[in-house]
Amino acid sequence: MKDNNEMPGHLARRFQQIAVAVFLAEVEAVGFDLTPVQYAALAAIELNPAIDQATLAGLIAYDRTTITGVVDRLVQKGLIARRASKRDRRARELEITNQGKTTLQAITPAVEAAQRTLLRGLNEKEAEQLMRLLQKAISAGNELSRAPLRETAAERA
Amino acid sequence: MKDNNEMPGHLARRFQQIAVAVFLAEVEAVGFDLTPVQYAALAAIELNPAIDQATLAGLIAYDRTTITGVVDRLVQKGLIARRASKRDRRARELEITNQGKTTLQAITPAVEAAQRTLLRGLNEKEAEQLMRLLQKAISAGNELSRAPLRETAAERA
DNA sequence: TACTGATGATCAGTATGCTGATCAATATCA
DNA sequence: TGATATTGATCAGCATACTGATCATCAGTA
Repeated sequence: MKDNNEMPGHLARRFQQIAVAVFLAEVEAVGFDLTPVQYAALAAIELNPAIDQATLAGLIAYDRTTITGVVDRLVQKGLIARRASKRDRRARELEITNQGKTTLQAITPAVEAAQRTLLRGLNEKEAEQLMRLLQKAISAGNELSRAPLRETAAERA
Repeated sequence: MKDNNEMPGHLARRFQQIAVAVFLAEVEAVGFDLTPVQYAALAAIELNPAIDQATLAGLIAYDRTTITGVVDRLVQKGLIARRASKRDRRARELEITNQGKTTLQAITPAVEAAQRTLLRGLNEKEAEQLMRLLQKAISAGNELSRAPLRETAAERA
């Protein structure tokens, strides 16, 4: 069997493992308690007012069943509000609260620091190259996971 | 806020998400039911007979509390055996079973196919480069997660 | 309009992965 | 030796992710 370091799947797992640890450490250091997943959802909701959960899931490539719990916790923390849609009674519209906006602003520097820390072993050029290659591989594999990235209705227009 | 595609943490999550989906699909296609995590543990146990759980965890960078459940499931599937160590009565020694060896051999082609599928968007040179950059970033961040990669006693000698 | 299929949300169940705790056993050092 | 610290394994609790199911609602069509 090959060395683990020759297995892209293993590297993917390790990189993600470190990414989460770094994110949580940086965010906790500025006094907040938000996971990477919760942060991504919160940021997406701010940029897309009244978004429904299914669209949100496609926007950040989450599984639709995972979104339910994530939204639950964001609501519970008072960072977003969930209300029934009038257009479609199946859907729930999500809206960021003032506290959510404040939180987002406050942790943005920590989030950016986390991204730098994650790539601290690479120089500028290497970091740029890694991002490009990851984007390319992810783009080619997008449809292989149950939670592919989807365009918003606005982007399709 | 930056586009998600400019956030290495987001890319890490997506890449890992696709890696797991591809692995499970390829392995299931040849009639087996084994997760990436279970596979890595099983392969490491075969290469390191009588390894204890803590060393195993360090070898493949798993959290020690996660290992307990993974080992449970491998034992339950009959792929490994767990017995008390005589040298250290706290430790459990792990050994692959014949069925475990057979399973490993049988799924190895599928595992290798999964690695290729994961990188199908990249050419040979790009794939090699991505692996190298990931290794470098991971190496620099190794100590930042709770479950860093550790040398085995044999490697330290 | 009635039927059929698709969609939004949720649920139960399972598997990682983590935090922090506990317990037994071992190692270390005053 | 005896006190202390460390280590191996496990546990409870929480948060992602997934599979597959259900339920309500909506959309398209015969």
